[in-house]
Amino acid sequence: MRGSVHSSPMAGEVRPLPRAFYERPTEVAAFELIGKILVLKQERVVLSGRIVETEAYLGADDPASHAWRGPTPRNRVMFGPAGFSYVYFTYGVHHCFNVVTEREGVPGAVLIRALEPLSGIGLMRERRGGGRKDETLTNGPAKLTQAFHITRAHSGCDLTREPFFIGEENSFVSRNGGASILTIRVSPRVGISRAKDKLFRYYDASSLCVSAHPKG
DNA sequence: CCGCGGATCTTCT
DNA sequence: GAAGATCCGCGGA
Repeated sequence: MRGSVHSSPMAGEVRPLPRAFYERPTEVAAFELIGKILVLKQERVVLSGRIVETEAYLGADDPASHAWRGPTPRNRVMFGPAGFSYVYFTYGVHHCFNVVTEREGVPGAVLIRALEPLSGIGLMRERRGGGRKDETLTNGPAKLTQAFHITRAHSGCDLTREPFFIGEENSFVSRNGGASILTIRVSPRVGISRAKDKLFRYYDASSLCVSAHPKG
């Protein structure tokens, strides 16, 4: 790892966020997830990355959301309790990973769009194809699922416990002497055809791992 | 740097 | 039957 990504704690120092963290308005959860750490422990390797970009997808009032027209076999987990994963397959090629929000019965999810790789980087590079820079391993919603091998088999997982969870750095471990500042910016969501005006995308303004901005 | 098209399959109309 | 919460490689400026 070079200076291109933050030095950071290993996954053993990361504790899962409680379910209450996700039982909030989806936009709030999306905002609050910036800077948290995604961890997936598999076959002797701990994959982890710092979340630097998210998008909120709501329910009946959000035509860009899978939950817009009500529950279907695919999206039903979005209507369930918060803190569970929702993974879907799209374009015949890609998987996208979300975290369910809101109380049970109210649909909502946060799309995890980009990470800064923290651990398991060698395995990520193998899976993404050699010769890539660290900052291009997980800087897109389908890139990070490829690096982590997240598929529909990972949909419906409880993300408040091992081995697949989102956590927070142990506060005893300080970054930059505890002086780091997080600036979160807001923008329209990427790659949608409806509700383009909603400012439901959140990202770390200083991260090199945010997915490519659309023109403008 | 920018724009374009192909890949490839699930889901819902 | 069409669109899709995407990515990559190619060709041109």
